Amino acid sequence: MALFLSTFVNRIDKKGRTSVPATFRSALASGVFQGIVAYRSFTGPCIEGCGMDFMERLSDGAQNFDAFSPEQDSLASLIFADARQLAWDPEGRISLPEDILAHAGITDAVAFVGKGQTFQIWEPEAYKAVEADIRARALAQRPTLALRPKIPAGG
Amino acid sequence: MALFLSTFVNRIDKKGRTSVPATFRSALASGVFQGIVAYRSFTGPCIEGCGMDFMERLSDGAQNFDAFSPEQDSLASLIFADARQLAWDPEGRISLPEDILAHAGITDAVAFVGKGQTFQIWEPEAYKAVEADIRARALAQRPTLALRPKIPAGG
DNA sequence: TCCGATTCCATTGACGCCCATGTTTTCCCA
DNA sequence: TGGGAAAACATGGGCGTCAATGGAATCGGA
Repeated sequence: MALFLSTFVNRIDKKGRTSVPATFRSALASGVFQGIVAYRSFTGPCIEGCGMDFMERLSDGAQNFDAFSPEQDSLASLIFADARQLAWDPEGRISLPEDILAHAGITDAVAFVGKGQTFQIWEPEAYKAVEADIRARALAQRPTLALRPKIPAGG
Repeated sequence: MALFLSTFVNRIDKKGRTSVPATFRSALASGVFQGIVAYRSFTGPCIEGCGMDFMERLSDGAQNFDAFSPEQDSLASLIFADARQLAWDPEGRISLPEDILAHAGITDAVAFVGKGQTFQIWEPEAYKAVEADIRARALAQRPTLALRPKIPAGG
């Protein structure tokens, strides 16, 4: 499966449209639904984004998601209730709904943040702050952390 | 899996391009994505580099609660968010983004430093300094190292 | 008919592709 | 073993394509 990597900052035009990064689009190209699925994050002022296939796996319960511990399984139902299918136009743009924008504090620009199997949508400045925080913490914990995560099933 | 070995110093041209060492390219040739994945190191002024397969395994590992502590999990997220897919052109060159270069203090030349399963990208002079430092430290610890049991496959 | 949503078209700048060149390494043969 | 040919690699520059973006045009529902 294709991964969502890197962070892209795109603008929102007067009509509320923003381009989904081309690499994200190609990562989602395999699905039938040409667009993204978005729902408000439970953990912060941001939007969770993924492909339809990810939602299907969430429905199956076949996968463990790093965002949820097993006992928080009921959160999945909240996700389904809050999730929207946002199809992109021929130019690869989507229109983010009003309440979505409000939840993330987004006004005129958005940051698409790759998370591997999923991605997040942030207000660019807000993400910059969170990122700096995590980075600082990583630096502080350097002695106790393995710098590079161990590879499971090393080949 | 092929390993990244040795250190190569290449130049950066006016368009910001630099050749990925041929041996590194052949080590990455097996993947579908013809290029490297790069992200800023948490611990020093250098760039971490790897192949897409490495990121996929990181993604698999990030989904296992057992494999990763919360700290490591947020680190993995940071890696995904900061990672860039840098495909090389027909001549085997990549263009390193501006902030990547700034993080490592790279201006007109880069050092590709093999690290086994991954590699690093340094400003050549900066790497020379840290290498000398590490080497000096190893020399200082020689008496201690000599007491360690002999390694069968040693030279 | 009016308003919103979607589609189409145009612009611009970055990026990828192509061709060319010099240098180094490898290979072949005397 | 030494020299020359040939391939591989690093490097430089021109050019076309595509992605992001803005705005006009069109479609559909109220």
